[in-house]
Amino acid sequence: MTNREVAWILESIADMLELQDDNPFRVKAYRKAAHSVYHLDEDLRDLYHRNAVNEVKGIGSTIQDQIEEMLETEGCSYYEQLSKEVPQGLLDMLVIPGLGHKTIRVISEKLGIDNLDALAAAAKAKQIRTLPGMGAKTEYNIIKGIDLLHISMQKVTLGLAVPMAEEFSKHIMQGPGVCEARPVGSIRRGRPLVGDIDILVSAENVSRVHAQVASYRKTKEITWAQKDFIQGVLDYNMKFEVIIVEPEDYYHSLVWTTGSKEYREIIFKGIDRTVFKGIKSEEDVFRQLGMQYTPPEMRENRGEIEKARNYELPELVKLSDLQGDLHVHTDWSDGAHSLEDVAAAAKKMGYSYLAVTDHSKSLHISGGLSEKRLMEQGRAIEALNEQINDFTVLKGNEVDILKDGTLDYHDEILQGLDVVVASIHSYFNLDLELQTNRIIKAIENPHVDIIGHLTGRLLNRRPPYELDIDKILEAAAEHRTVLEINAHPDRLDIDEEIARKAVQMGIKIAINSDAHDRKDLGLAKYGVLCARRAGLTRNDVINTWDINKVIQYFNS
DNA sequence: GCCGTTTTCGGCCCGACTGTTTTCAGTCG
Repeated sequence: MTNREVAWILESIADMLELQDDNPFRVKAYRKAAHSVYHLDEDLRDLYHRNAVNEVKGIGSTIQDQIEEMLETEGCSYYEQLSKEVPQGLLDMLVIPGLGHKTIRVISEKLGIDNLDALAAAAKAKQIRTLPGMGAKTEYNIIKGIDLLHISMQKVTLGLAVPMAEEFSKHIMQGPGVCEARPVGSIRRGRPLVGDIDILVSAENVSRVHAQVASYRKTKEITWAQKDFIQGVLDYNMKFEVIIVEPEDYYHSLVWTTGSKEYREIIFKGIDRTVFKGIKSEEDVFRQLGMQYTPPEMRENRGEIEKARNYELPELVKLSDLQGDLHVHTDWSDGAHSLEDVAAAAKKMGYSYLAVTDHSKSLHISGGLSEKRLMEQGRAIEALNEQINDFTVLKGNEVDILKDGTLDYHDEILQGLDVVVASIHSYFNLDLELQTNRIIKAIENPHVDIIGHLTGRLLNRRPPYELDIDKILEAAAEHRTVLEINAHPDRLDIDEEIARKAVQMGIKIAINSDAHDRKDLGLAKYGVLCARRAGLTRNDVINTWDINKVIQYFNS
C-alpha cells in the first residue's frame, strides 16, 4: 500500500467516525494522521522497517498498529468494520458543498435516505425542508451539488490520473516481452481533467500483456478484451484502456493514440498507416507526414495543424526552462516545511531562486503573518541568504485581496518585499462587477507583482468566481501585472484559454507551484503542461528568466 | 486518538459566512 492509499483510508475512517457522531477530537486525530502520511517525504514501508512509524507527527500507538496492518495485509480491519456500519452513500453525500456530517445524519435518520439518488429525489419532492434547520435553499444546494458531483465523477484531475497512469504503465512494462508502455491520450496531452487512462503498449507477445494487466493489484475489473485492446476499471473507479501493438507499429500508434480524435483523423486522412511500419521515432512520423513535429499538448486541432504544415509552430516553454518558483509557503504560515528545508528542496531541483510567499494577516486559519512576524521572516530570509550559495530566497507574501480590493498590508509594508502575490481567499460570491473591480483595484496597486490563482476555480469542486476576464486582462496589461498559472492540479488557474489571451495582450505569466510542502514544488510540471497547451514560449514565462531580470521587471 | 520544557489528564485552530432562524447550529477554509 502506498502512502497515498494509507492516507486515503485514514481520511475515510475520519469521515465514517464523523458520520457516526464520534468524538470530534478522535475524528480530527485521524485527519491529522492522514495529512501527515500524505505529506510524508519517506515511504511508510521504509519507516516500518526501521520501526519508526510512530515517529510521524500525529501517529500514536493505535494508528501505528492500523498502518502496520495495512502494510502487512493490504487491508485494515477497523476500516472494514466501519464500512459495514456506515453506508457508502452517506460518504458520497459529504462531497456535496454545504452538507456536513450533522446534516447528513439528520437526513439519513429522519428520512431513511442512504444514497445520492434517494437524496436527489427527496430534495426534488421537497421533503428536505420538512427537517429542522433545512429549507428550500438547502434543497436547491443539494440538487445543484449532486449535478456537479455527477459531472465530476466522470472525469478526474491530472494530479490523480498521472500518478496512477505512471504506476500502471510501470507495472505493464515489467511484463515479459513488453518493449514499451506509456500513458497516451488526454493525459499525455495534459488536459486538466481526464475521463480515463489510456496506455499504449508495444510487445512481442500480446497474450502476456493481458496477463500482466489482469495481475495489476489495482485492476478491479476487465470490462472488454480483444487481442490488441483491453478495457477495464482500476481502483477509485478509474477507467482504463490498454492498446497493444507490435513493436514496429509503436511510433505511428503513439501519434495516433495521443492526439484528439479530430486531430488524428485530419492528419492521417487518406493515409494507409502501414507505410509508417518500422519508423523509429515520433519525429520521423511527423517528417513523413510533411509536418513539423508537434508537441503532444498541442494536438487538439485548434489551428496547430496548419501551423505545423507551414513549419511555424513556436518553441514551447519546457519544465527544464524554469529557474525558480515565485509562490511558495513555509511553516511560517500553513506550509509543512521550514524556510531552510523548502529553499534546499528548490535548490536541489535545479532552481536558482525562490520567493517565500506565506499568507497575510487576515487569513487566520492559515496562520497568516502579522506585520511583526512578516518582518521577522524577512530577517530570517536575509540570514538564510547569507548561508546558501548560488541561490536566492526572495522576500515575498501572498497578500489577501480584501473585500473592497484593498490589500491586507499597508503600502509601506508591501514596498519592503521583493515579490507580492495578491490573491482572493474570501467573499467568493460577489457579483461580477464588484468582484472584477476588486481584482482590478489590486492590479492597480503599484506594489502588486503577480495575481495568484485569478479565477479561484477548483477543478471538479468549485466554479470560477464571476469575473469580467477581458477587463481584468486590460488592467493587467496596462499595469504590467503578471498573472499566475497556479500549477496545483486542482487549480490550473488561470486556464489555457485565459493564458493564451493574456500573452497575446503582452501580459507575462508566472508558473507557480503554490507549494505548501517541499514535495509540491514538483507540481510545477502541471503548470508547464497548461502553459504549453496555451502555446506559451519561454519568454512569456517570467520564472524562466534569471533573477535579475525578474526583479527588474517587477520594479519597472 | 494524540500529545506534553507548565500536564500521563485535559486539552485539542477559530472567525466568518450561510441558511435557518429571531439568536444560532452547521459548515468551511
